[in-house]
Order: sequence, then structure tokens, then C-alpha cells
Amino acid sequence: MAGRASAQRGDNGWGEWGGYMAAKKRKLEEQFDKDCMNNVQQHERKSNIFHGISIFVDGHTEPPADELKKLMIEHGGVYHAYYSKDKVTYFISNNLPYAKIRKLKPNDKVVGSQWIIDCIKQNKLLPTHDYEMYKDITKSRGQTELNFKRIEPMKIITSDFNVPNSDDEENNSFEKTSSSSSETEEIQAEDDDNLSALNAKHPKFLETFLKRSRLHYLSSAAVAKKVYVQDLRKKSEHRLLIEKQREELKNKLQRTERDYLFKLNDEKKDKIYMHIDMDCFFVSVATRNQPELRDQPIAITHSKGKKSTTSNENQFYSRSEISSCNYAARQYGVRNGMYLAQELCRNHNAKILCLPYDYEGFHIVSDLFYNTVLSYTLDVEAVSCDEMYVDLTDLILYLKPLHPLTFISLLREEIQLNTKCPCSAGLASNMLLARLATRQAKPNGQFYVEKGYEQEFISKQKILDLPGIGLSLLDKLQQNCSHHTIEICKQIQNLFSLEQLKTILGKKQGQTIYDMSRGIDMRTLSKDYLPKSISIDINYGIRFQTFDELTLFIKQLSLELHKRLKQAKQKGKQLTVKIRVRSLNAPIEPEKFMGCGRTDDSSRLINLHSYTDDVTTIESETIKLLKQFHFIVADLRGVGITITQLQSTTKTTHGQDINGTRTLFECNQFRVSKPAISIDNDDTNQNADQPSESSVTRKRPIQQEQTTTIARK
DNA sequence: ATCCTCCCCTAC
DNA sequence: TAAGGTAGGGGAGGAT
Ligand SMILES: Nc1ccn([C@H]2C[C@H](O)[C@@H](COP(=O)(O)OP(=O)(O)OP(=O)(O)O)O2)c(=O)n1
Ligand SMILES: [Mg+2]
Ligand SMILES: [Mg+2]
Repeated sequence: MAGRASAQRGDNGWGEWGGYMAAKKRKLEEQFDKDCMNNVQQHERKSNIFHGISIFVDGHTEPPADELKKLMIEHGGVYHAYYSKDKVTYFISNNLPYAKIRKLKPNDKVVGSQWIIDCIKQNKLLPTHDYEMYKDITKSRGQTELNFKRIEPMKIITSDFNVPNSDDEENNSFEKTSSSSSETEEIQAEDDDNLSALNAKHPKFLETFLKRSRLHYLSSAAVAKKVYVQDLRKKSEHRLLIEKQREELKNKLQRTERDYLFKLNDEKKDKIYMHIDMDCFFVSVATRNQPELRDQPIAITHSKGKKSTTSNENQFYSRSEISSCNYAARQYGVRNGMYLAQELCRNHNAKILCLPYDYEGFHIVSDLFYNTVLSYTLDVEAVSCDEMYVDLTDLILYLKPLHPLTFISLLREEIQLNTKCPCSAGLASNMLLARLATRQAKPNGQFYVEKGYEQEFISKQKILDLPGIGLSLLDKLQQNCSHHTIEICKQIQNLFSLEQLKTILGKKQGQTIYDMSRGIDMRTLSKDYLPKSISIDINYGIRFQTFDELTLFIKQLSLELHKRLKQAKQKGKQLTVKIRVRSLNAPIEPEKFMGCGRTDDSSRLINLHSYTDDVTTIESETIKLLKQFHFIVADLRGVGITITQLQSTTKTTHGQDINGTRTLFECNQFRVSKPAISIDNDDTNQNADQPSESSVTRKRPIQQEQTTTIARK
């Protein structure tokens, strides 16, 4: 019964949220990084107001962590570089990332940094009550805002969303689309708070949300690119194009000495990989026709961020995420994925320019980027819309004598020319090192980790930069090594044996980290893309009062999922439903407008009778599973449906391309040209998938409790 | 041992 | 206001 009643644990199991050092990660390039640890400087003691108090600073704060550390020490407190449940009294953070808020445990107290400032100012220990950030906030939004304002570093002016400056980009859609199609009576209005009702109860919500979600864009675009590369491999014409391109390049090559000297690639199995990634992709695209803007800090956000035409202290409270920011902005510590809020509040980057999403542009540029690379080789593994791995071995052999740096220099030039956007690339003998090389190369650069320098290179790489290693895994390591601050690969090499790593992280992950920290990576490009799951998840705007409302939404999700299965030409035999329910002690409304806040998650799967992509099956099975959870409908904050155990509907040998290739123009809402390809319709085929009632569900006695999930008051 | 379910984590 | 999606690796621990 492992999972089941998980409603309670949720984040639990996470035990210690420990040293997460998100700060570390963020501070990557910030001067005040250094060792926040025992930087035992002799701070002058000024008071003792913080006696007995210890803090752990997480994320970006104003003033920055080392300043807070100094203040704490000067006033009798203790500063911990790593979180330790027993020792730390308070977290200090002004904007924890969403992922971490969800991990907070009931007893964790997160306090805004202003608390420290105010305490010092008044020279006494103030109650933290008004500075606590992620605690129950009874209800009203107003209160939420108030609460927040308190802790804002410099009393920000909240107003200023001033009048809806209408137009301004294309703010079309549902504004008026009232029409209230069918079922739901009047969506609009009603509802306690007149929050303009833009939540999942609105019939247009799903469509609107997906159209605007950058994360949905990223996911669907990545899949589309994988499919695109895959399909291109099957086209013989393309091989001819590649040949032509290579010859052309060969002819115009101006070889220099290094090209002739570059031998390597013996007939051994020496490989040379390239990892290539567009620089601050969204920003570069958005400014590709106004490159002169690029010198100033820029971010891509939904919030109009305040153009600060008027001198005034702009900015307000904004939980809008910065999707991408350029390098000028990064100078100030701004990072992708941050909330706009704190950043703008800081005087120095008060004039950060916020630009809207240009999905069509992303699409176009992404295609140009891919097509440019693909015109030279098909040894490509798509990673995302702005990033890929390339096995250059064959190409370099073909063009020899040629130094790979010469090639990627030309390639990047061509990409720049085609897209008007910069990119960076890394070269190395394996994928891991190539990827790390890219990081080093950015922005607008290239870097080759050459043969004799691999150990030196990997030794000094940040552990967090290793692909697949995030805050959680790093923390597990840190917990097992209290004396040192674990930061670079060299330390893993020296401080942990393979066995230790396996014990701490598990068999596979232990081995992987062991290898990676030594620069070892035996992976090869995956050239065969086979989807393993297709799903839809919505964890935003989920606010229902009744199960019927939820049912209506599930209907929409099912239809969307059905379309995705159709488009991917897949059917699945297993269906998983995942829900996110507001944590008991989490505020009704989280900091982020319509966000899901801190939740407890659970999932449940069912084995279907046959491979299916049928809407009604999906819908009914989902509802069935949903009823097996026990939750208060009003507390639901997220739902997801995943189909797994996929099987392609094409006869493998039979012609795939229905209407011309599924070119790069993938997912519905992001298609650029290409009129609709009609994804829906046709349900005619397939072996009847009745709502597979009994569902093989195997054993599982499933305590058939009160299946309902009533919205109780 | 190995499989299965229910997570958790990471990445873009 | 805000648009916190999703695929895939893998671990824990019970079932087989
Ligand atoms: N938390 C994130 C991370 C990324 N993205 C989007 C915007 C990015 O432009 C794009 C590509 O991600 P990258 O990690 O490649 O970041 P950038 O291209 O923006 O910057 P870099 O120059 O570091 O590659 O994905 C996002 O929306 N949210
Ligand atoms: Mg990039
Ligand atoms: Mg990228």
C-alpha cells in the first residue's frame, strides 16, 4: 500500500530539504559566491538581538546572502550555509522557486529578509509573523498581497498595473468569447472573488492556457524536433542535400595550419561530439530584428514588466516567471525561471526590458537552427527547440583535413546569418564533456575540451552543472559530507568511493555520478526516437467547487490527450491519473496567481484492455480513477493524465506520412504556416475499446472505500 | 531476483 | 495578476 494514502506525506519523504543551496546555483556567476560557509571573518559585534536565532538563506535575497550573514553575526545570530533541520530556526528567502515551496514542510518557517533588516533597525527581535511567506493566509487575495508587500525589500508600489493599456501585443482571445458554449451555464462572474474567472472552469481555459504556456511550448517543441530529425533520416533526398552541402563547404574552405595538424580520429573508435545551444534563445529571437536592444537587460515574461517610461520606481509584486533573460540581465543575477518580482525591485536592474513571448518566432528560428545543422549531418540528437547533440566524427573525417573548431566556427556563423541569433557550441570526445564545454563557451562562443585536458577540465566543473544532477542529488551528497562544501567534480572524485555513491544515491545514479565526475560518459547518440508516454498535465488555474466542474474539465483534457495520441500515431495500454491537492497547511491561494501552491501529489494507474487512443475511454477511465482518490474538490490544484505502454498505429512498414511529412510543424497551437492538419476526427478505426470496465487491473484489492470525492464545505 | 506501482527528480 | 508542461530515468518497497 505504499502510495495510496499519500495525501499526507506528499513532500514528506523528502525528509530533509537540506542544503539545497539553490543560492549556490543562482550565484554561479555572482561575485559574492565564495564560500558562504565559515568565512570566519571577524565581524564586529554590534548587538545580540539574534541570540539563539539561526538562519539559512535560500535563493536570491536583498541584501544578498553574504550581507545577511554579516548582519546575523554582527547581531549575535548564526548563519548556516546549509540547511539542517535541527539547527536552523528560519529560512530567509524572498522568492523561493516554485519547486521548493512545494517541498516545504509544515514546520519550516520562511521569512523575508526584511525581517532581519527591520529587527536591526529597531534593535530588537521582532515577531516574524508578518514576515512569514508561505504560511496560511486565510484567504483573501488582498491579504496575500499585503503580507507580501511587507517583506518586499523596498516598499514597492503595487499599483501601477495601471490602466489596461489595451492593445500592446496581441491580447486577443477569450476576453469576449463569452458565448459560453453548451454545457456550463454562465461561466462568467459569480464566484466569490470576481477574479475575472480565468480558471479551469472557464470553457476556454485549456485552450488559452496551452497557447500561452511556455513550458507546454518547450515540451511539445522538443518532441516535434525529435520526430523531425527522425523523419528526415528516412528521406533519401536529404542525404543528397547533405552531400552537396559538404562539397560546397569543402570548396570554400580556407584551411589553416591547425586543420592540417588535426589528426586524431584514428581508425580507432575516437569520437568527436558537438553540443550546440542557442544563446538566451527566447530573448535572442524576440530581438532578432532589433539587435541594438541587446545591450540592455532583457527578459521574456508574460507580465508587461513596466516599461518605466516614467522615471518612477517601477515594479510591483510579480510572480510572473522570467522564461529567458539575456546576458546583460544575468550580470545582475537574473536567471531563467526566476520571478520577475525581486529582480525588478532592485534598483540596478530596474530598467530591465520585458518583452512578450514570440512563439511564432521561436518556431521559425528553431527550424532554421535545426535545418542549418541538419544540412551537414543527420547524426543529430534533438534535445530541445534550441539545443542538440551532434556526432561530428563522420563529418570531420569526410572533410579532412579539418579541425573541428574550424567547422563549428563556420557552422555557427551560418546559423547566425540564417537566424540573426547567436549560439554557442562545445566539442569533446563524449557527450557529457561537449555539453559542459558549451556552458563554458557561452555566450556566443565555442570551446573544445581537447584530448589531454579532459581531466583538468572535468575536475573543476560544478557538480550542479552535471546534466541530471540537481539540488536534490547534490544535497544527498552534501548530507554525507558535513566537513566540506561539496561543489566541484574533483571533490566527488576525492571524497566518495563508488560504493558510497551507490549507497547514497542508489545503484544506477551512484555509478552515473561516479563516472560523470571523472568525465566518463559512454552514451552514444540515440538515433531512434520512440515515445514512451504521452500525457497532459495542468497544474495552473485549477479551481473547482463541484465534481461536475471537474468532470467537464476532464472531458477537455481527454480530448486533448486523444488528439496528441492521434498526432503521434500512438495508442497506449496503460493510463495514469495524477492529482495535486492543496497541502493541509498551505494557503488557499498561493503567492502566484492561480498557481497550485504547495500540494500533496498522488497518482494511480490502470491497465486497459487494449491499446487505445479513444476519447471516451480515456475520459471514463480517468474519472473512474479520480473517484478512487479522496480529496476535497475545492482543494484540487492540478490534474494530469498519462498514457503509457505505447504502440505505434502505423504498420511500421506502412507509409507513415499521411498529409505530407509531419514536418517541423507540430503541435496544434504552435504551427506556423501549414493550415490545420485536422487532427481530430476519425475515430472510426481501432479495435473496439469499450470502456474496458473491469480493466485488467490485476489484483489489487483496492479497498473500495467511499469512492466519492465530495466537495465538502 | 524481478516486477510493479507510486512516487521523485531533472531538464528544457 | 498569470498562464507552474511534460518526457524520461530511476529509486523504494511491496508483490510475485
Ligand atoms: N526555466 C526555463 C528555462 C528555459 N526556458 C526556455 C527559455 C529559453 O530561452 C529556452 C532555452 O533554454 P536554455 O536552457 O537553453 O536557456 P537560454 O537559451 O535562454 O540561455 P542559454 O544561453 O544559457 O542557453 O527555454 C524556460 O522557459 N524556462
Ligand atoms: Mg539556450
Ligand atoms: Mg537549451
